[in-house]
Amino acid sequence: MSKVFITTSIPYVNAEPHIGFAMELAQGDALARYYRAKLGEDQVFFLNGTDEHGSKIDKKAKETGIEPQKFVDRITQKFIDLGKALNISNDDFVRTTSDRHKKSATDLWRRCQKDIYKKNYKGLYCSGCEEFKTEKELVDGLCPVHRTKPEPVEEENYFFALSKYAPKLRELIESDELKITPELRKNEVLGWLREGVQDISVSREKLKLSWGIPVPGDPDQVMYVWVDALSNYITGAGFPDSHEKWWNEETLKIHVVGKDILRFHAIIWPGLLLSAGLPLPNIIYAHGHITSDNQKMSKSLGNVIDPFSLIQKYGADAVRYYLLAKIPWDDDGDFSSDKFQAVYKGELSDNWGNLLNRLVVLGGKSKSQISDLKSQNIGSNPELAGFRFNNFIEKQITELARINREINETEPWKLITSEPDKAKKIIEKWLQDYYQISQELSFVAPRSFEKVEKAYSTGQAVQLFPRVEW
RNA sequence: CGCGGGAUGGAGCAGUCUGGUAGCUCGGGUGGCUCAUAACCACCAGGUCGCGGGUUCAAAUCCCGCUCCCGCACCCA
Repeated sequence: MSKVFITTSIPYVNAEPHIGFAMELAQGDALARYYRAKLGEDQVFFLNGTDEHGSKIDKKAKETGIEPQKFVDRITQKFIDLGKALNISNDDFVRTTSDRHKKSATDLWRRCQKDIYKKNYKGLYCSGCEEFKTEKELVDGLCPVHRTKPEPVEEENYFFALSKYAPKLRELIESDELKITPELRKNEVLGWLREGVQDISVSREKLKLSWGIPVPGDPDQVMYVWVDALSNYITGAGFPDSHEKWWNEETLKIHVVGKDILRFHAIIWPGLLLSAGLPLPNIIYAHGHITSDNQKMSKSLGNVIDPFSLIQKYGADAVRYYLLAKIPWDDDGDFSSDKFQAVYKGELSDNWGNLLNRLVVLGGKSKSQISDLKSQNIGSNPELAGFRFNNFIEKQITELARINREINETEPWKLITSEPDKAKKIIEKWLQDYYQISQELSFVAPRSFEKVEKAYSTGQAVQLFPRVEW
């Protein structure tokens, strides 16, 4: 494997960032940091971005009386801020309203032209919302907002011949050439493919969707979300002028997405790429969702978790750690204040943090050269490479517990006076092991690892995870 | 309807493929240690493994039936 290209999905900026997207960022970032450590800094590219077009945003902006661009600028800034607050090491950030992206999406459209045709689109249109509604959105056949019956409206749109690629996609996914993980999701996608794939509408009349990228050669039509948003991944790679460096057959290309948007990433996106004659991603990893106190997060329930306040109180590392360690990698997981605090105290403060001080002090007393005990070997890591973040962290925690147990059994504080040479040797081994473990955990909690490094350099104890009052 | 996933001590999970005295983390209790962020270590309590049948010397694990929960196309990480 030569290079690795990792993306998170691009969140729609009609609402502020929440904890679920923070998890996706943390996952992508842990992968990026791991592969950088293993393959070298310049061998890895980690991409983030935002999805900024669409009638929903246009409408919301109008309601608040500001220009759509100003509106998306404001929310996008919050996503950028979240990345910074979480200490995310992304190499680039693609906004779908940027010029380079418009160019990229337009070019992708052109490359897919042979599979794009005009057809009547029938949909249920609510004139109050000024947008098409899906059957699912309706409540008793009425628009939930306006309590009116949406009109069946027909308009001419462009369609993409997705159905044509269904057999090929099935083949690629079955063989793992396009790997969908976890297995459960792969089966789900294969199930969808078996049920049959329809051609998809990829444009809207400009009158109904003005906030978007114009269809090349047809000023009356605007691209619908598929081509517009999904193409951000190749925009980030440099499409259409210089993407070959990253978007090629040799690079391991990984999309980290939520299970809710797996369908688009596993079927529509590869379909577009096949049509355009571009390489396909290698792996699509779909994570689950986070519930808050075992309930779906919703504004009306008031149980939405704000990542910013959490980070402010406990630090980015603790939040990243919880999201990667305690939300199952392949399923939904729960967040609650109690659980978070238990993990913060039990695993971070009492184990990883406290053990550092135990060892640094013992190292000092045994006259060990602590700064020389930094082991440096990042090997292959099947857990991380396989997105099993929980297992990966659990392994490290088990190792920390092992050292704690050995310390109790060995009683080095007695050995230091009775058998100083033996004590020094044992303590140095622990210090080496501890450094190794911390280095592995640095992918999850980079700032804490920096503190460990500092403690080793100076020989001074440091509070990795200070007690927090709650 | 159908398809897929799940149901294991108070909580969260592993074990099910390849049957053989039910395991881990947290929480609770008792004791130990004193190097450390009142941290660490040991031990103990606690489970009819969703329900009912069947196969077997032996079933959480295999087979049949049932109950309940969750997800399934353009809203959502």
